[in-house]
Amino acid sequence: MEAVMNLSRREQVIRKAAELFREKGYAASSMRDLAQKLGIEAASLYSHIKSKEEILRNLCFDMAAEFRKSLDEVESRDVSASEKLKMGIIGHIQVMAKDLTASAVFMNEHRHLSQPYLRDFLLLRINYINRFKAIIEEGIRLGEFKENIDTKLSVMTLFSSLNWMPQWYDPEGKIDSLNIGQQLSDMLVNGLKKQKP
Amino acid sequence: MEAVMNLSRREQVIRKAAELFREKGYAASSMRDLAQKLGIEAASLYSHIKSKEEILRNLCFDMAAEFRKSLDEVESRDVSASEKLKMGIIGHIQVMAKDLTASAVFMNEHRHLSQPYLRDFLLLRINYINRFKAIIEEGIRLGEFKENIDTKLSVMTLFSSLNWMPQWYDPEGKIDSLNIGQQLSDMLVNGLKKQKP
DNA sequence: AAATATGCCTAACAGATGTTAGTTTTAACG
DNA sequence: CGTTAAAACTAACATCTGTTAGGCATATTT
Repeated sequence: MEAVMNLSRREQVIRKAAELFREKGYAASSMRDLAQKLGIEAASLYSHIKSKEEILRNLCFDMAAEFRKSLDEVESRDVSASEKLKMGIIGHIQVMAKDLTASAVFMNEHRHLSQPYLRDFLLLRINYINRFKAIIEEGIRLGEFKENIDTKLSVMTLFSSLNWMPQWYDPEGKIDSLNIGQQLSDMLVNGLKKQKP
Repeated sequence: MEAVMNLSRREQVIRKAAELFREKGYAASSMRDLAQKLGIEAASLYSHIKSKEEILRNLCFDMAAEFRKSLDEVESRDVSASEKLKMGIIGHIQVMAKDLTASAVFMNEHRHLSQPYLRDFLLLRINYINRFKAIIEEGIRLGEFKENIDTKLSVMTLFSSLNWMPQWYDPEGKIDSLNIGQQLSDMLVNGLKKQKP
């Protein structure tokens, strides 16, 4: 029974850490801050985690895996480029909405990873972005999108919009995450899409 | 002559600090790091600045003033909403492009300001955002933009796109900042704009 | 030449940082 | 009840943190 219970408490620690990292940033969050949030002493944290950075690694790479999984599923579908893009966007937002706190950490704090983890993380990230870029390029090739758009700019704009959502989105508000995904993709896709003659 | 020379060396310090804050983040940047970048001792920095946070304040509020100035000029023009939005976007990007380093710090590190500066900063920011929101709402009222768009979502998407530019934009690359502004506003505005019947 | 101001130095401070070692309490199971 | 494992504790470490105090050298101004 050790592993199960261990995980449970360990994950409690990691979740609280995510909240803290989100609020104050990784570097400005001390292990004593985290311990206090959990009502224990700083040294006690090390029964559950190996180091401060291990927590960050967990948060970043777990989120990365979720994003990848979501896009895997979208890519397997046999639909138009704009449909794929829309599904990719909605999937991305759904993954974020499932854990806004971890998403914010994933986005803002990953740079505090040390090597070689940082390198690995950035490779995963560029790969993910490139898969979105490929969808846009496919859309251009098939005449679905305007042919004079800068794909790098487009995909970066897309990711900027997506990644800042955790900063302003209020899950208690009147607009739900699926709705956001739909509106956002509509806004972007219709900006990219060729006007029907 | 004191003030002029003082400013010159002082600004040298602030600029190097901006580079450091951008690379490592404010909290992870030590005064000894900064001193080393300048080839002096940490204590020597205090001949030029009062505190670490004073540097951050300078960077954040100077950028805020630049953004405000740019939008002031746009608002005074008597043009359509989409034209105003376009000019606002281009202006914002031009201000960022003038100092990408300070822009990145402005965006990512402002949260490390202490009170009451943080409060002041956030007020400036929300005010700036609301002025953009007002332009979009004007566009809706005058029938220029779709009437069923969520203005909060739109304006947040806009700012996300704008604010992440310093993260990926390469000033040495083939696409210049004015071009980015034009393409970006085209992409967004044509996504917002009502299709002509 | 004297006076002044600028920029940098060394030395030191008080407190915070991540982490370790070893021990004790708490709870579950046979 | 005794055993075992989990989770917490106290004490301490070495290092790093922002910052102050006071002094010295260089260059500019009077």
